[in-house]
Amino acid sequence: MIKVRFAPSPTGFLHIGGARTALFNWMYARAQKGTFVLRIEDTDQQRSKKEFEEEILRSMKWLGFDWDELHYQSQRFDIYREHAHRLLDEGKAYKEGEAIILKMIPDQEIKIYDLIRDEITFDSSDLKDQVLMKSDGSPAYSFCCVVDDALMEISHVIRGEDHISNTPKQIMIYNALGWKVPKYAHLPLIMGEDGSRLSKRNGAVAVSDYKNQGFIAESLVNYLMLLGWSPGNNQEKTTLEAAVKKFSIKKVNKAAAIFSMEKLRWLNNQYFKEMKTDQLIEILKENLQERKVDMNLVDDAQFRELVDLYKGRLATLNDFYDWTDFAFVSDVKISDELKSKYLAAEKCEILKKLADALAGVGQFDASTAESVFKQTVESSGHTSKDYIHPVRVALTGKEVGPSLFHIMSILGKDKTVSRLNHVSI
RNA sequence: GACCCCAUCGUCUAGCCUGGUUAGGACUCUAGCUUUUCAAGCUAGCAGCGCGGGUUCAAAUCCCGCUGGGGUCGCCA
Repeated sequence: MIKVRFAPSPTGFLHIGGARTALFNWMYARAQKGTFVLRIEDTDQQRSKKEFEEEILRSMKWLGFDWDELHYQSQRFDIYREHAHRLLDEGKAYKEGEAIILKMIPDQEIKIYDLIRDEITFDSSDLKDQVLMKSDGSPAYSFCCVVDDALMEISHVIRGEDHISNTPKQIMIYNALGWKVPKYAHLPLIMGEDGSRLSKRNGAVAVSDYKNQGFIAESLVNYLMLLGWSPGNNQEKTTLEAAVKKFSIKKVNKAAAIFSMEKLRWLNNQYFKEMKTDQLIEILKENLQERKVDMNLVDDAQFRELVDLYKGRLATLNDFYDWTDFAFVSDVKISDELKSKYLAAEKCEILKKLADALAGVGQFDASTAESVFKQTVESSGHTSKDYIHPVRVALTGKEVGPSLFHIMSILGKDKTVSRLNHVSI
């Protein structure tokens, strides 16, 4: 029976490396029809915070990693104490003040069986005696880790590569307790863009940061699984369900991977493009609500048109409002820079003519807007090309964007006409 | 420094186990097409087996060394 665990410490938010460790544990459990345990390692009373714990659980749910069991180490202090005292009684550990410390036995060859790296060998002579219980009566990390993994019958310990050197110490603890050592899989680390350790300096680290930036869980999870693993067949975009079917821990890479925000953005955009408009509308509205955007000036039909028009260029959900903010307000703000670049007096005159012409139109849609635009501009002796940009700036406050005439249509006759009329400098 | 891990385009990777590929895909980048701009899309292109020794008819693939990168060395987890 396969049983794995993800064991975060609530001394900070769930970070991207932790999320990947959780993902591989979760995929392994689901692929093997095993059990996935979530264990909160809150032994450090000072640094552990309830808000971090809640955030970790929230992020786990958001990512779609459901767990079968949930444990808190803070509720298991009696168990750790009991086993530490047993080792004391057996003479395998000694006291130093109030602390209980395990004696290391020298000259032992310690072999770790790692699913990803095969055998790793250590010499116990290189190890220092290990603190089991600290002077303040709380258990030390390696000790509770071993006690819990053994008692919870964890079959495979899947964790980051940074734990490789903890493993021989923990094996000495297993041996002292007379317990069976689990199998291991040490995942390669995720590095920042500059090749150094992932930190706030070289990008977002918390899963919640990615959510706040407008990444969706599906693409973040998809991207994370690509770091150190491949679904095969040159496939990259995949679902968790499909990935689980193909997942093999032995196929996980050994080398550290650099996190590429650029590729994540690309993947996120792929998800938007293939998403049903209704679903995208729903999550975009949620996003706008979170950002406290007033949506009263845009009705459902307009919103849908905006989504269809802009979804191709969204790397994140947040991009949507950055592109379409002009539609949610009664008047656009146009920077002085764009005004002087596109809205000189003679341009504004034509824009006013265009406004008048558009005002007289009965059926206001993209194709009539386009023909009126061309007629007006060309009859004044100008080319369409010269006026596309000024009009776009007048209507949206931006110099780039999708089809101008569709924007007019979404904005509606009144707003289009009034914005063209009020651009005078 | 000691111990340990690792090494295919700039980046993520397939191939390595079970030697024989024009070393494949993706992101980025470049060019062209498309286009009212940008983005997207389509097409084409640039770019890689860290180095040195073996083993072998044949090495990205197996072995050794070197170099380079990373991790750990807390009564933090």
